[in-house]
Amino acid sequence: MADGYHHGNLRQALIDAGIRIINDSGESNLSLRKAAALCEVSHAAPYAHFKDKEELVEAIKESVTCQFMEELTNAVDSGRTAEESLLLMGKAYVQFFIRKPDYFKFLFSSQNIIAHISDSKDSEDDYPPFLLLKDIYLKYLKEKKIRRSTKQKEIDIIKLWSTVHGLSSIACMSGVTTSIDWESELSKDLLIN
Amino acid sequence: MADGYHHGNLRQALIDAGIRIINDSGESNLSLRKAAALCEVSHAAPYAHFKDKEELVEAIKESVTCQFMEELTNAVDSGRTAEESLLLMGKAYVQFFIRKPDYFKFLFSSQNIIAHISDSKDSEDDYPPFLLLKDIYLKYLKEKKIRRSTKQKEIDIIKLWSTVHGLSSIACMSGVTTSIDWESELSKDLLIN
DNA sequence: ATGATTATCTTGACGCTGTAAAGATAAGGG
DNA sequence: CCCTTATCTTTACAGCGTCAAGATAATCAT
Repeated sequence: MADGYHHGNLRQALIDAGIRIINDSGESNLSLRKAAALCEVSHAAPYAHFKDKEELVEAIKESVTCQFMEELTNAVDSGRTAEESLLLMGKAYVQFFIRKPDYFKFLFSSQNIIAHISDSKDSEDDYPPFLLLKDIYLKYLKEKKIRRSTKQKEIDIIKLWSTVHGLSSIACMSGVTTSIDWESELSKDLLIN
Repeated sequence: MADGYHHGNLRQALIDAGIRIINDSGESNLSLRKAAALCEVSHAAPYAHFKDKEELVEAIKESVTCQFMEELTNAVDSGRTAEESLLLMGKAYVQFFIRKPDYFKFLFSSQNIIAHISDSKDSEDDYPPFLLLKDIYLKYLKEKKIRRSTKQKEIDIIKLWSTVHGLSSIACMSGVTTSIDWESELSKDLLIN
């Protein structure tokens, strides 16, 4: 297995090339052949590592989702209370996509948000950022000694996530513009009222 | 201009064909050539009406957005109070995309949500469903005699829209699943708490 | 070490795509 | 009735995803 077949590690190189292409010129310009060319490899070489273009795209999404999760967990970890962590995560969520608007369309415009990355225990719905939000929200409830029914908790979480995600959606899609400075406004009332 | 050039009304026929293709086999299967073929016309004929594939796609989005707006305004009009209209519009919004999940990805996965359909007065941000929501929410505030600062109103509207839109997002993207029956739950606390 | 097996990559080909250029046809205006 | 312009066809080209056949290099069994 080692390291240093013909290329070294073409699989990862293709993923990185794909990410570069998307950042440089958008997802519409991503092609197997261009990614292969960036790796200085023939146009059919990717088929040794991905059965499909979709499989490469999925791998890229997984990689981007990892970056995303890293920023989110960093935000959560830097909060001193659960409440603060919740707000910081919300900000980090929106900021990530404000900084990289292309990623929003790229990550959420196809079927599989799911990235079976998490070594999750059961058959939970397993989109990692969603799980993280769930986790920190439950801690928040505990911290504030708030009691809620299971169903009500689920609704609250959905509502939370919808707000943050919908906000990112607005921020990313030019066409719906507002004069609001999200970063400073988010904390006030948007998340927890 | 009349009616009955070579084809009759190829422009609209291409839009309809495009919609059919998307509903039958998803956006990824939409091509100028297939749309042309459905209209029994040569593969380059569309270029008399659209300079681009993108221009056709944009026209299709405009058409779908019209359907969408029709359902939304129907919902709004069937409410006897502004509060009821608000809830009905939220339901209609989510239901539209639950019924046609392909439309969600199609409408919101690219740059231009905007569909300069509305003969709007000024340089308002003009995504029609957003404007409709704004409108009905302001009526709701008036109805309930609630006073809010301009900025607070804007935040409230964004929050409202984010909730409804983010909810649709969850409902459409398989991968994040919940056991909640949205139709019955939406009214309880999700929108107005 | 050797020979077989497997993973990786190249080359060539196929049909589909978007799009441009050149020409045909038909509608409408002077 | 000619001229202009809108509409459509034909032909052509490069880029795409994918497949099949082969080459090459790593790995494994013996």
